[in-house]
Amino acid sequence: MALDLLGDRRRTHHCGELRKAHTGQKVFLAGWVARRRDLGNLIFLDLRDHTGVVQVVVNAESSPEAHKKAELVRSEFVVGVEGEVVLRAQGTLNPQIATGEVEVKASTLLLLNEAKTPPFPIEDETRTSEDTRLRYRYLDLRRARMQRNIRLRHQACMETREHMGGHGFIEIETPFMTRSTPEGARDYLVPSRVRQGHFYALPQSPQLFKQLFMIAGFDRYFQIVRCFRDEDLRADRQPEFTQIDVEMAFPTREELFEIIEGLMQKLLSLVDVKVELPFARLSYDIAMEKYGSDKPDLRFGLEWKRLHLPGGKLSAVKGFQVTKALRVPGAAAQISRSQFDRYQETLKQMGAANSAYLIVTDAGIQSRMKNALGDDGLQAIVAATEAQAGDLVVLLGAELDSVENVRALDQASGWLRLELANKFELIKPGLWTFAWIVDFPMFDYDKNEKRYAAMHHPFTSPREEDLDKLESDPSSVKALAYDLVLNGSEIGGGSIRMHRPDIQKRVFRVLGLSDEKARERFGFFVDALEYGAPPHGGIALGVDRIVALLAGESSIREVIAFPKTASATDLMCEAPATVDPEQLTELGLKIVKF
RNA sequence: GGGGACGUAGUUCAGCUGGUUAGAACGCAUGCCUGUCACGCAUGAGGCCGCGGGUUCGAGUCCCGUCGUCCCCGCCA
Repeated sequence: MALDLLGDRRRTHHCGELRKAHTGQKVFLAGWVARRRDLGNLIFLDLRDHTGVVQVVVNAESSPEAHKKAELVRSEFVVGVEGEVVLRAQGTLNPQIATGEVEVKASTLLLLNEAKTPPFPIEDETRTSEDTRLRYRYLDLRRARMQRNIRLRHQACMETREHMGGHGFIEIETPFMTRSTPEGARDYLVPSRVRQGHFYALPQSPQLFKQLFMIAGFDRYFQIVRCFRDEDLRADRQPEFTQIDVEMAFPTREELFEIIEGLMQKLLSLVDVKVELPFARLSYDIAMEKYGSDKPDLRFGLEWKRLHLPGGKLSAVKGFQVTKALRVPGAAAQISRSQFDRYQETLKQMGAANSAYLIVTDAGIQSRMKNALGDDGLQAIVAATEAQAGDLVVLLGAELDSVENVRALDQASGWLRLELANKFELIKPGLWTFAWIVDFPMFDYDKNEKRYAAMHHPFTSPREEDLDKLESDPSSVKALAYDLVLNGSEIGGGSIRMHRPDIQKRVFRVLGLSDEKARERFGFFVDALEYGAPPHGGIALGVDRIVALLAGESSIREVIAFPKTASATDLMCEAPATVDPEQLTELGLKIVKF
């Protein structure tokens, strides 16, 4: 097929911007053919670019050459159109598209490129499976919805740079080729050619570098930066993801919160949402108890309550030594035995020792617990949860009042809370509910490795008042760490750091990092702390998650141009892939097959 | 690492209790058509039923394995 050259023609307009006011203007448009409607001597082309679609008319009588070419055109051909914007005749308007009052009467048609039939239609509403979309991501990205998502992401980044810059933060790049650190996620490794047997690691976050900026006197730093973690994926987790990384010297937690709240307010305004400041604050302990989650969705009620029945009545029942109760208003008629049995299965897997429910009716209380607890026992539960007729009350229990059991119980309760909220459609659209979760525990006991691990990361400062319990009772030490939660999604987390080397060393010791090991891994950093580290702290915000929420997408893959699948592969370029043996030899590597 | 769902035409799907030539819609190709906009009408092409093995006279359908996609748990400081 003979193709035309663009030459020195410039686009005068974008397709989606033409309106009645442009009538009579000579224009030159270029884009992709979304559709061709061939009526014989009259051919309509829907011409599309990222701004939208406009109808082009090609008439065999008035422009025979253009018409000849239009007969050859197919979907997704790239064409240029020279013509005049004309008002559509009465009765031929198309109110469904923004440009529907006008059309472009083509005088010249340029065939700039042909295109194979795409594997799926380039339409906003796609029913195409995700793997097909990912294999042809460049076509998927041509769809209006993906254009909108990726452009929204760009706006969010622009807004962030403006906001942070306005508060005196400067963007500084940090290395991608760095060293592996103990603790935390599995590292992606990069073998060194010039030092065989040695490896770089891709950063899980620029944590240490940003702290070094504070020591270096760069007061306020931020960076929109890629991070890498070699862990299993989820709808909201990719092996490489983007953070707004922030650190400031001489911080108060409140000052940092204000800066970030202001940023979130601006980001939400990109989708015309107004948010009220300041955000709610909630301690970790209360979040776990009431919502069973450290990222509670506060768009709806449903709060769990610890339940103690007089006389230890409940704790006499197997699996209810510790009990939480949840009242679901008006749900009595909507729960079924079989439905609850299904919940029970998962709850058991998550570590809840027992679960039950009761429904309150005008005629009385119904529950399989009636025999075990008696009427007065059930009454006591109803009284404690303030349940009314028509309400459902769910009970969840653990066997022993141990930290581990209660945590499993909390986790199960959090899962069930979300299940019930979904089932009873308690989450009203249009709500944007933020919360800061504060006072996280400093350490988490890892029962497999029989040691404490940093819950946030090993550079987080303990609360000053807990310092003397660091060695004697690590579990009770709270950290100056915080998470930012939006609609049940963790969208950020950070902490005030340790700036004193003596405390940092003590924390390393609690984590089971010997002085030698700590020196080996973090020597440069511990050294740096000794040269006048200012008090400092910061936060990292998840760009992918935030933009996904703004875009109303349930997977972050929808806001990442080239995401990976759940097994961390790229279906388009087929990474990861094998490499030439010579490449391995250069690196001093040998593949051991299992 | 564990659990669940799915895999049939280019795409989205149907295909019953195993039984003759595997269907539909959209898309695609060819022809006709001057006011369509999901154009219409006519004709037509298009299938390794993910892959491998097994059971059976016979497998898209049953069994085992494997690969891939998605979701959840573990994991993700």
